[in-house]
Amino acid sequence: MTRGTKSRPVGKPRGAAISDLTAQRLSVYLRCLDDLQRAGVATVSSQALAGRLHLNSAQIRKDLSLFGGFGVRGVGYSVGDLRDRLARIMGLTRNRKVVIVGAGNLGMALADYGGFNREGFSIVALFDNDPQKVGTVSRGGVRVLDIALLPEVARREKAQIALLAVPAPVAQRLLDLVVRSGIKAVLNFAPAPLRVRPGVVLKSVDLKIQLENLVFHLTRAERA
Amino acid sequence: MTRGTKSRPVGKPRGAAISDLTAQRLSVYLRCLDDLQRAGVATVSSQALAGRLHLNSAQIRKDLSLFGGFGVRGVGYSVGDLRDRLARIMGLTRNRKVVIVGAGNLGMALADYGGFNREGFSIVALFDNDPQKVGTVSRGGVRVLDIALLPEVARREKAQIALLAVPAPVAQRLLDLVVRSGIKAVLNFAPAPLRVRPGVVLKSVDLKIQLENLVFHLTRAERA
DNA sequence: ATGTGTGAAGTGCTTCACAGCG
DNA sequence: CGCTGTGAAGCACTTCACACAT
Repeated sequence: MTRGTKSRPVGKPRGAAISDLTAQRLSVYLRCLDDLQRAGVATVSSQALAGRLHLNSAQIRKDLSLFGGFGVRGVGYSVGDLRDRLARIMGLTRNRKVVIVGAGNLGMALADYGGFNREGFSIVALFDNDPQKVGTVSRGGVRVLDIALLPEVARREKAQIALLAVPAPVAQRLLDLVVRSGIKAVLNFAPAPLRVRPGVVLKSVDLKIQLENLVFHLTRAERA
Repeated sequence: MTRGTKSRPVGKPRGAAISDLTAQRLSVYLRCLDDLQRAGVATVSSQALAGRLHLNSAQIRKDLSLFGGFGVRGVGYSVGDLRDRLARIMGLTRNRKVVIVGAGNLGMALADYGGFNREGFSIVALFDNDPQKVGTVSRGGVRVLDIALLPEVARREKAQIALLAVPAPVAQRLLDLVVRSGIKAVLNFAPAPLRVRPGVVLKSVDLKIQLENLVFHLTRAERA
Protein backbone atom coordinates (compact mmCIF):
# COMPACT_ATOMS: atom_id res chain seq x y z
CA MET A 1 0.00 0.00 0.00
CA THR A 2 1.29 3.44 -0.88
CA ARG A 3 2.53 5.49 1.99
CA GLY A 4 2.19 9.04 0.76
CA THR A 5 -1.36 10.27 1.02
CA LYS A 6 -0.70 12.57 -1.88
CA SER A 7 0.26 9.88 -4.30
CA ARG A 8 -2.85 7.80 -3.77
CA PRO A 9 -5.46 7.75 -6.46
CA VAL A 10 -8.71 9.35 -5.52
CA GLY A 11 -11.32 7.05 -4.10
CA LYS A 12 -11.20 5.84 -0.57
CA PRO A 13 -12.48 8.45 1.86
CA ARG A 14 -10.37 6.81 4.50
CA GLY A 15 -12.99 4.55 5.96
CA ALA A 16 -14.20 2.66 2.99
CA ALA A 17 -16.30 -0.41 2.95
CA ILE A 18 -15.28 -2.72 5.74
CA SER A 19 -17.62 -5.67 5.50
CA ASP A 20 -19.25 -7.16 8.49
CA LEU A 21 -17.39 -10.42 8.07
CA THR A 22 -14.09 -8.60 8.00
CA ALA A 23 -15.02 -6.66 11.12
CA GLN A 24 -15.82 -9.86 12.94
CA ARG A 25 -12.49 -11.33 12.00
CA LEU A 26 -10.75 -8.26 13.36
CA SER A 27 -12.13 -9.22 16.76
CA VAL A 28 -10.72 -12.67 16.33
CA TYR A 29 -7.32 -11.31 15.36
CA LEU A 30 -7.31 -8.94 18.30
CA ARG A 31 -8.08 -11.71 20.74
CA CYS A 32 -5.32 -13.86 19.31
CA LEU A 33 -2.83 -11.02 19.42
CA ASP A 34 -3.67 -10.47 23.07
CA ASP A 35 -2.82 -14.09 23.73
CA LEU A 36 0.43 -13.83 21.80
CA GLN A 37 1.43 -10.67 23.60
CA ARG A 38 0.75 -12.27 26.95
CA ALA A 39 2.90 -15.17 25.82
CA GLY A 40 5.72 -12.76 25.04
CA VAL A 41 5.71 -13.24 21.28
CA ALA A 42 7.09 -10.21 19.46
CA THR A 43 6.20 -10.79 15.82
CA VAL A 44 3.84 -13.05 13.97
CA SER A 45 3.31 -13.91 10.32
CA SER A 46 -0.03 -14.20 8.59
CA GLN A 47 0.75 -17.88 8.21
CA ALA A 48 1.22 -18.38 11.92
CA LEU A 49 -1.98 -16.49 12.70
CA ALA A 50 -3.83 -18.47 10.08
CA GLY A 51 -2.67 -21.70 11.64
CA ARG A 52 -3.90 -20.70 15.07
CA LEU A 53 -7.24 -19.45 13.82
CA HIS A 54 -7.90 -22.07 11.17
CA LEU A 55 -8.15 -19.41 8.47
CA ASN A 56 -6.49 -18.72 5.14
CA SER A 57 -3.42 -16.54 5.42
CA ALA A 58 -4.31 -14.44 2.39
CA GLN A 59 -7.57 -13.60 4.10
CA ILE A 60 -5.70 -12.22 7.07
CA ARG A 61 -3.28 -10.20 4.98
CA LYS A 62 -6.12 -8.77 2.95
CA ASP A 63 -8.11 -7.84 6.02
CA LEU A 64 -5.16 -6.10 7.62
CA SER A 65 -4.07 -4.35 4.47
CA LEU A 66 -7.44 -2.59 4.33
CA PHE A 67 -6.15 -0.27 7.01
CA GLY A 68 -2.68 0.25 5.64
CA GLY A 69 0.54 -1.67 5.58
CA PHE A 70 1.03 -2.93 9.09
CA GLY A 71 3.43 -5.70 8.24
CA VAL A 72 7.09 -5.95 7.38
CA ARG A 73 7.94 -8.02 4.36
CA GLY A 74 10.05 -11.00 5.13
CA VAL A 75 9.26 -10.70 8.82
CA GLY A 76 5.59 -10.43 9.63
CA TYR A 77 3.61 -8.21 11.96
CA SER A 78 4.66 -6.71 15.26
CA VAL A 79 2.32 -8.24 17.80
CA GLY A 80 2.13 -5.24 20.13
CA ASP A 81 1.86 -2.70 17.37
CA LEU A 82 -0.79 -4.58 15.45
CA ARG A 83 -2.75 -5.22 18.63
CA ASP A 84 -2.84 -1.52 19.46
CA ARG A 85 -3.74 -0.48 15.96
CA LEU A 86 -6.59 -2.95 15.77
CA ALA A 87 -7.91 -1.87 19.15
CA ARG A 88 -7.92 1.74 17.98
CA ILE A 89 -9.51 0.90 14.63
CA MET A 90 -12.26 -1.01 16.36
CA GLY A 91 -12.90 1.72 18.88
CA LEU A 92 -12.01 -0.48 21.82
CA THR A 93 -9.87 2.07 23.60
CA ARG A 94 -12.58 3.38 25.86
CA ASN A 95 -15.16 1.67 27.98
CA ARG A 96 -18.74 1.27 26.71
CA LYS A 97 -21.85 1.33 28.82
CA VAL A 98 -24.44 -1.34 28.26
CA VAL A 99 -28.06 -1.67 29.35
CA ILE A 100 -30.02 -4.90 29.34
CA VAL A 101 -33.70 -4.94 28.49
CA GLY A 102 -35.52 -7.98 29.82
CA ALA A 103 -34.78 -9.61 33.17
CA GLY A 104 -35.79 -13.16 32.33
CA ASN A 105 -33.37 -16.04 32.52
CA LEU A 106 -31.23 -14.80 29.71
CA GLY A 107 -31.21 -11.14 30.75
CA MET A 108 -30.21 -12.09 34.28
CA ALA A 109 -27.46 -14.36 33.06
CA LEU A 110 -26.10 -11.65 30.79
CA ALA A 111 -26.14 -9.18 33.67
CA ASP A 112 -24.09 -11.53 35.81
CA TYR A 113 -21.78 -12.63 33.05
CA GLY A 114 -18.43 -11.29 34.20
CA GLY A 115 -16.79 -11.55 30.81
CA PHE A 116 -18.22 -8.25 29.69
CA ASN A 117 -17.40 -6.12 32.68
CA ARG A 118 -13.83 -7.22 32.53
CA GLU A 119 -13.13 -6.22 28.97
CA GLY A 120 -14.31 -2.84 27.90
CA PHE A 121 -18.01 -3.13 28.68
CA SER A 122 -19.93 -2.14 31.80
CA ILE A 123 -23.46 -3.20 32.53
CA VAL A 124 -25.09 -0.09 33.92
CA ALA A 125 -28.70 -1.19 34.24
CA LEU A 126 -31.18 -4.02 33.81
CA PHE A 127 -34.82 -3.34 32.95
CA ASP A 128 -38.10 -5.21 32.96
CA ASN A 129 -41.77 -4.29 32.83
CA ASP A 130 -42.95 -7.04 35.18
CA PRO A 131 -43.74 -5.49 38.59
CA GLN A 132 -42.87 -8.83 40.14
CA LYS A 133 -39.33 -8.50 38.90
CA VAL A 134 -38.74 -4.79 39.37
CA GLY A 135 -36.77 -4.22 42.53
CA THR A 136 -35.34 -7.71 42.69
CA VAL A 137 -31.62 -8.29 42.35
CA SER A 138 -29.71 -10.76 40.21
CA ARG A 139 -27.35 -13.25 41.78
CA GLY A 140 -24.49 -11.01 40.79
CA GLY A 141 -26.11 -8.02 42.47
CA VAL A 142 -27.64 -6.12 39.55
CA ARG A 143 -30.97 -4.51 40.46
CA VAL A 144 -33.93 -4.71 38.09
CA LEU A 145 -35.38 -1.31 37.20
CA ASP A 146 -38.76 -0.43 35.74
CA ILE A 147 -38.66 -0.20 31.98
CA ALA A 148 -40.26 3.24 32.25
CA LEU A 149 -36.94 4.50 33.55
CA LEU A 150 -35.02 3.35 30.50
CA PRO A 151 -35.02 6.65 28.56
CA GLU A 152 -33.93 8.64 31.57
CA VAL A 153 -31.26 6.20 32.75
CA ALA A 154 -29.90 5.60 29.27
CA ARG A 155 -29.38 9.30 28.72
CA ARG A 156 -27.97 10.00 32.14
CA GLU A 157 -25.51 7.14 31.93
CA LYS A 158 -24.75 7.79 28.27
CA ALA A 159 -25.37 4.14 27.50
CA GLN A 160 -24.40 3.26 23.95
CA ILE A 161 -25.34 -0.38 23.67
CA ALA A 162 -28.45 -2.36 24.59
CA LEU A 163 -28.90 -6.10 24.93
CA LEU A 164 -32.46 -7.01 24.06
CA ALA A 165 -33.56 -10.16 25.88
CA VAL A 166 -37.34 -10.02 25.75
CA PRO A 167 -40.07 -12.25 24.26
CA ALA A 168 -40.47 -12.05 20.49
CA PRO A 169 -43.94 -10.48 20.44
CA VAL A 170 -42.77 -7.33 22.24
CA ALA A 171 -39.29 -7.16 20.81
CA GLN A 172 -39.96 -4.57 18.11
CA ARG A 173 -41.80 -2.31 20.52
CA LEU A 174 -38.99 -2.38 23.05
CA LEU A 175 -36.38 -2.01 20.35
CA ASP A 176 -38.12 1.18 19.28
CA LEU A 177 -38.09 2.40 22.86
CA VAL A 178 -34.39 1.64 23.14
CA VAL A 179 -33.67 3.60 19.98
CA ARG A 180 -35.82 6.51 21.13
CA SER A 181 -33.73 6.53 24.28
CA GLY A 182 -30.73 7.47 22.20
CA ILE A 183 -29.03 4.09 21.99
CA LYS A 184 -27.59 3.35 18.57
CA ALA A 185 -26.36 -0.22 18.90
CA VAL A 186 -28.44 -3.23 19.88
CA LEU A 187 -27.68 -6.88 20.28
CA ASN A 188 -30.95 -8.77 20.01
CA PHE A 189 -31.67 -12.22 21.43
CA ALA A 190 -35.38 -12.34 20.62
CA PRO A 191 -36.45 -14.69 17.85
CA ALA A 192 -38.16 -12.02 15.79
CA PRO A 193 -37.41 -10.20 12.53
CA LEU A 194 -36.69 -6.64 13.64
CA ARG A 195 -36.06 -3.39 11.87
CA VAL A 196 -34.23 -0.23 12.83
CA ARG A 197 -33.81 3.10 11.11
CA PRO A 198 -30.55 3.81 9.29
CA GLY A 199 -27.86 4.95 11.65
CA VAL A 200 -28.71 2.33 14.24
CA VAL A 201 -26.83 -0.97 14.29
CA LEU A 202 -28.72 -4.14 15.07
CA LYS A 203 -27.25 -7.61 15.36
CA SER A 204 -29.19 -10.69 16.32
CA VAL A 205 -28.24 -13.90 18.05
CA ASP A 206 -30.88 -16.57 17.72
CA LEU A 207 -30.07 -19.69 19.68
CA LYS A 208 -33.03 -21.64 18.41
CA ILE A 209 -31.99 -21.12 14.82
CA GLN A 210 -28.52 -22.37 15.66
CA LEU A 211 -29.92 -25.41 17.41
CA GLU A 212 -32.28 -26.21 14.57
CA ASN A 213 -29.39 -25.83 12.20
CA LEU A 214 -27.51 -28.50 14.12
CA VAL A 215 -30.52 -30.76 13.89
CA PHE A 216 -30.73 -30.13 10.18
CA HIS A 217 -27.16 -31.30 9.73
CA LEU A 218 -27.66 -34.27 12.01
CA THR A 219 -30.69 -35.29 10.03
CA ARG A 220 -28.83 -34.88 6.79
CA ALA A 221 -26.04 -37.09 8.06
CA GLU A 222 -28.51 -39.73 9.23
CA ARG A 223 -30.20 -39.86 5.87
CA ALA A 224 -27.02 -39.91 3.83
CA MET B 1 -19.20 -18.20 12.07
CA THR B 2 -18.82 -21.76 11.10
CA ARG B 3 -16.16 -22.76 8.75
CA GLY B 4 -15.52 -26.31 7.89
CA THR B 5 -18.32 -27.46 5.70
CA LYS B 6 -16.36 -28.90 2.87
CA SER B 7 -18.49 -29.47 -0.17
CA ARG B 8 -19.28 -33.13 -0.33
CA PRO B 9 -19.57 -34.97 -3.61
CA VAL B 10 -22.77 -36.60 -2.51
CA GLY B 11 -25.19 -37.60 -5.20
CA LYS B 12 -28.29 -35.55 -5.54
CA PRO B 13 -31.27 -37.81 -5.47
CA ARG B 14 -33.17 -35.51 -3.23
CA GLY B 15 -31.01 -33.53 -0.95
CA ALA B 16 -28.14 -31.80 -2.68
CA ALA B 17 -26.06 -28.94 -1.45
CA ILE B 18 -28.12 -26.95 0.98
CA SER B 19 -25.99 -24.08 2.16
CA ASP B 20 -25.78 -23.10 5.76
CA LEU B 21 -27.41 -19.76 5.09
CA THR B 22 -30.33 -21.43 3.39
CA ALA B 23 -30.72 -23.84 6.29
CA GLN B 24 -30.86 -20.98 8.73
CA ARG B 25 -33.54 -19.27 6.71
CA LEU B 26 -35.58 -22.45 6.75
CA SER B 27 -35.80 -22.06 10.52
CA VAL B 28 -37.01 -18.53 10.05
CA TYR B 29 -39.63 -19.63 7.56
CA LEU B 30 -40.80 -22.38 9.83
CA ARG B 31 -41.23 -20.04 12.75
CA CYS B 32 -43.18 -17.61 10.63
CA LEU B 33 -45.41 -20.36 9.27
CA ASP B 34 -46.16 -21.46 12.80
CA ASP B 35 -47.33 -17.95 13.57
CA LEU B 36 -49.45 -17.81 10.45
CA GLN B 37 -51.00 -21.17 11.16
CA ARG B 38 -51.85 -20.12 14.69
CA ALA B 39 -53.43 -17.00 13.20
CA GLY B 40 -55.59 -19.18 10.96
CA VAL B 41 -54.01 -18.14 7.67
CA ALA B 42 -54.39 -20.85 5.02
CA THR B 43 -52.10 -19.76 2.21
CA VAL B 44 -49.25 -17.33 1.87
CA SER B 45 -47.26 -15.96 -1.06
CA SER B 46 -43.52 -15.51 -1.15
CA GLN B 47 -44.21 -11.78 -1.29
CA ALA B 48 -46.19 -11.85 1.91
CA LEU B 49 -43.55 -13.92 3.68
CA ALA B 50 -40.84 -11.63 2.39
CA GLY B 51 -42.66 -8.64 3.78
CA ARG B 52 -42.93 -10.16 7.22
CA LEU B 53 -39.35 -11.33 7.33
CA HIS B 54 -37.71 -8.38 5.58
CA LEU B 55 -36.30 -10.61 2.89
CA ASN B 56 -36.37 -10.74 -0.88
CA SER B 57 -39.22 -12.86 -2.23
CA ALA B 58 -37.07 -14.52 -4.88
CA GLN B 59 -34.79 -15.69 -2.12
CA ILE B 60 -37.68 -17.44 -0.44
CA ARG B 61 -38.94 -19.06 -3.62
CA LYS B 62 -35.46 -20.26 -4.47
CA ASP B 63 -34.90 -21.69 -1.00
CA LEU B 64 -38.19 -23.54 -1.06
CA SER B 65 -37.80 -24.78 -4.61
CA LEU B 66 -34.63 -26.60 -3.57
CA PHE B 67 -36.85 -29.25 -2.06
CA GLY B 68 -39.40 -29.47 -4.82
CA GLY B 69 -42.33 -27.42 -5.94
CA PHE B 70 -44.29 -26.71 -2.82
CA GLY B 71 -46.19 -23.77 -4.20
CA VAL B 72 -49.18 -23.27 -6.44
CA ARG B 73 -48.74 -20.76 -9.23
CA GLY B 74 -51.09 -17.87 -8.97
CA VAL B 75 -51.90 -18.72 -5.37
CA GLY B 76 -48.90 -19.24 -3.15
CA TYR B 77 -48.03 -21.82 -0.54
CA SER B 78 -50.31 -23.76 1.76
CA VAL B 79 -49.30 -22.69 5.25
CA GLY B 80 -50.00 -26.00 6.97
CA ASP B 81 -48.54 -28.12 4.23
CA LEU B 82 -45.37 -26.07 3.90
CA ARG B 83 -44.95 -25.97 7.66
CA ASP B 84 -45.10 -29.75 7.91
CA ARG B 85 -42.78 -30.30 4.99
CA LEU B 86 -40.19 -27.91 6.38
CA ALA B 87 -40.36 -29.51 9.81
CA ARG B 88 -39.75 -32.89 8.22
CA ILE B 89 -36.93 -31.62 6.02
CA MET B 90 -35.23 -30.09 9.00
CA GLY B 91 -35.62 -33.18 11.11
CA LEU B 92 -37.73 -31.41 13.70
CA THR B 93 -40.32 -34.12 14.01
CA ARG B 94 -38.77 -35.89 16.97
CA ASN B 95 -37.36 -34.61 20.21
CA ARG B 96 -33.60 -34.14 20.62
CA LYS B 97 -31.67 -34.61 23.81
CA VAL B 98 -29.17 -31.96 24.79
CA VAL B 99 -26.37 -31.93 27.33
CA ILE B 100 -24.70 -28.80 28.64
CA VAL B 101 -21.01 -28.76 29.44
CA GLY B 102 -20.00 -26.01 31.85
CA ALA B 103 -22.13 -24.90 34.78
CA GLY B 104 -21.01 -21.31 35.00
CA ASN B 105 -23.37 -18.40 34.60
CA LEU B 106 -24.10 -19.13 30.99
CA GLY B 107 -24.43 -22.88 31.35
CA MET B 108 -26.84 -22.47 34.24
CA ALA B 109 -28.90 -19.94 32.33
CA LEU B 110 -29.09 -22.24 29.33
CA ALA B 111 -30.18 -25.11 31.55
CA ASP B 112 -33.02 -23.04 32.96
CA TYR B 113 -33.99 -21.46 29.68
CA GLY B 114 -37.44 -22.86 29.08
CA GLY B 115 -37.52 -21.99 25.41
CA PHE B 116 -35.66 -25.15 24.51
CA ASN B 117 -37.59 -27.67 26.50
CA ARG B 118 -40.80 -26.43 25.03
CA GLU B 119 -39.89 -26.86 21.40
CA GLY B 120 -38.25 -30.07 20.45
CA PHE B 121 -35.24 -30.04 22.74
CA SER B 122 -34.79 -31.57 26.19
CA ILE B 123 -31.93 -30.73 28.49
CA VAL B 124 -30.94 -34.08 29.95
CA ALA B 125 -27.83 -33.17 31.91
CA LEU B 126 -25.49 -30.39 33.00
CA PHE B 127 -21.80 -31.05 33.65
CA ASP B 128 -18.89 -29.32 35.33
CA ASN B 129 -15.48 -30.33 36.61
CA ASP B 130 -15.49 -28.01 39.62
CA PRO B 131 -16.14 -30.11 42.76
CA GLN B 132 -17.71 -27.01 44.31
CA LYS B 133 -20.39 -27.03 41.66
CA VAL B 134 -20.98 -30.74 41.27
CA GLY B 135 -24.07 -31.72 43.18
CA THR B 136 -25.57 -28.24 43.24
CA VAL B 137 -28.82 -27.51 41.47
CA SER B 138 -29.73 -24.67 39.13
CA ARG B 139 -32.62 -22.38 39.93
CA GLY B 140 -34.72 -24.34 37.50
CA GLY B 141 -33.85 -27.59 39.22
CA VAL B 142 -31.18 -29.09 36.97
CA ARG B 143 -28.49 -30.93 38.93
CA VAL B 144 -24.80 -30.46 38.09
CA LEU B 145 -23.00 -33.74 37.39
CA ASP B 146 -19.30 -34.48 37.37
CA ILE B 147 -17.80 -34.15 33.92
CA ALA B 148 -16.35 -37.63 34.31
CA LEU B 149 -19.86 -38.96 33.89
CA LEU B 150 -20.35 -37.30 30.52
CA PRO B 151 -19.44 -40.25 28.29
CA GLU B 152 -21.62 -42.65 30.22
CA VAL B 153 -24.62 -40.35 30.53
CA ALA B 154 -24.40 -39.16 26.95
CA ARG B 155 -24.53 -42.71 25.67
CA ARG B 156 -27.21 -43.88 28.05
CA GLU B 157 -29.47 -40.93 27.26
CA LYS B 158 -28.59 -41.01 23.57
CA ALA B 159 -27.82 -37.30 23.69
CA GLN B 160 -27.24 -35.87 20.23
CA ILE B 161 -26.40 -32.26 20.92
CA ALA B 162 -24.04 -30.54 23.34
CA LEU B 163 -23.90 -26.92 24.39
CA LEU B 164 -20.33 -26.01 25.26
CA ALA B 165 -20.21 -23.22 27.82
CA VAL B 166 -16.72 -23.44 29.28
CA PRO B 167 -13.70 -21.12 29.43
CA ALA B 168 -11.75 -20.74 26.20
CA PRO B 169 -8.53 -22.40 27.35
CA VAL B 170 -10.24 -25.74 28.02
CA ALA B 171 -12.79 -25.59 25.23
CA GLN B 172 -10.96 -27.76 22.71
CA ARG B 173 -10.22 -30.42 25.30
CA LEU B 174 -13.82 -30.63 26.39
CA LEU B 175 -15.04 -30.51 22.84
CA ASP B 176 -12.91 -33.54 22.13
CA LEU B 177 -14.40 -35.29 25.12
CA VAL B 178 -17.89 -34.47 23.94
CA VAL B 179 -17.14 -35.90 20.51
CA ARG B 180 -15.59 -39.01 22.02
CA SER B 181 -18.81 -39.46 23.94
CA GLY B 182 -20.62 -39.97 20.68
CA ILE B 183 -22.20 -36.53 20.29
CA LYS B 184 -22.09 -35.25 16.74
CA ALA B 185 -23.47 -31.72 17.04
CA VAL B 186 -22.10 -28.98 19.25
CA LEU B 187 -23.08 -25.39 19.83
CA ASN B 188 -20.06 -23.62 21.27
CA PHE B 189 -20.12 -20.44 23.35
CA ALA B 190 -16.43 -20.33 24.21
CA PRO B 191 -14.37 -17.61 22.52
CA ALA B 192 -11.88 -20.00 21.00
CA PRO B 193 -11.13 -21.28 17.49
CA LEU B 194 -12.12 -24.93 17.65
CA ARG B 195 -11.84 -27.86 15.33
CA VAL B 196 -13.79 -31.05 14.93
CA ARG B 197 -13.33 -34.05 12.71
CA PRO B 198 -15.49 -34.38 9.60
CA GLY B 199 -18.88 -35.79 10.42
CA VAL B 200 -19.29 -33.62 13.48
CA VAL B 201 -21.12 -30.30 13.22
CA LEU B 202 -19.86 -27.36 15.18
CA LYS B 203 -21.42 -23.93 15.36
CA SER B 204 -20.17 -21.09 17.49
CA VAL B 205 -21.88 -18.17 19.12
CA ASP B 206 -19.44 -15.56 20.35
CA LEU B 207 -21.08 -12.74 22.23
CA LYS B 208 -17.95 -10.73 22.63
CA ILE B 209 -17.35 -10.66 18.91
CA GLN B 210 -20.89 -9.45 18.38
CA LEU B 211 -20.47 -6.74 20.98
CA GLU B 212 -17.16 -5.61 19.55
CA ASN B 213 -18.77 -5.53 16.16
CA LEU B 214 -21.36 -3.12 17.48
CA VAL B 215 -18.59 -0.95 18.88
CA PHE B 216 -16.84 -1.02 15.55
CA HIS B 217 -19.92 0.31 13.82
CA LEU B 218 -20.53 2.89 16.51
CA THR B 219 -16.98 4.10 16.17
CA ARG B 220 -17.27 4.24 12.43
CA ALA B 221 -20.42 6.33 12.72
CA GLU B 222 -18.77 8.68 15.20
CA ARG B 223 -15.81 9.25 12.93
CA ALA B 224 -17.82 9.78 9.78
C1' DA C 1 -54.51 -11.76 -13.37
C1' DT C 2 -51.48 -13.56 -10.06
C1' DG C 3 -47.54 -15.74 -8.16
C1' DT C 4 -44.28 -19.73 -8.71
C1' DG C 5 -39.92 -21.65 -10.41
C1' DT C 6 -35.58 -20.63 -12.52
C1' DG C 7 -31.76 -19.27 -15.81
C1' DA C 8 -28.96 -15.38 -15.94
C1' DA C 9 -27.00 -11.33 -14.14
C1' DG C 10 -25.26 -9.05 -10.25
C1' DT C 11 -22.77 -8.63 -6.01
C1' DG C 12 -19.64 -9.84 -2.52
C1' DC C 13 -16.38 -12.86 -0.19
C1' DT C 14 -12.42 -15.99 -0.41
C1' DT C 15 -8.43 -17.98 -2.37
C1' DC C 16 -4.69 -18.08 -5.61
C1' DA C 17 -0.48 -16.70 -7.19
C1' DC C 18 3.12 -13.71 -7.72
C1' DA C 19 5.59 -9.19 -7.84
C1' DG C 20 8.31 -6.75 -4.84
C1' DC C 21 10.46 -5.48 -0.60
C1' DG C 22 13.37 -6.32 3.44
C1' DC D 1 15.55 -16.42 1.40
C1' DG D 2 10.65 -15.29 3.67
C1' DC D 3 6.65 -12.77 3.90
C1' DT D 4 3.66 -8.94 2.75
C1' DG D 5 0.36 -6.67 -0.23
C1' DT D 6 -2.67 -7.19 -4.11
C1' DG D 7 -4.72 -7.93 -8.89
C1' DA D 8 -7.18 -11.57 -10.77
C1' DA D 9 -9.58 -15.79 -10.58
C1' DG D 10 -12.76 -18.59 -8.29
C1' DC D 11 -16.73 -19.49 -5.74
C1' DA D 12 -21.04 -18.45 -3.21
C1' DC D 13 -25.01 -16.00 -2.26
C1' DT D 14 -28.63 -12.76 -3.82
C1' DT D 15 -31.54 -10.43 -6.94
C1' DC D 16 -33.60 -9.77 -11.39
C1' DA D 17 -36.76 -10.78 -14.82
C1' DC D 18 -39.71 -13.58 -17.26
C1' DA D 19 -41.75 -17.95 -19.01
C1' DC D 20 -45.29 -20.60 -17.49
C1' DA D 21 -48.91 -22.67 -14.62
C1' DT D 22 -53.47 -21.95 -12.57
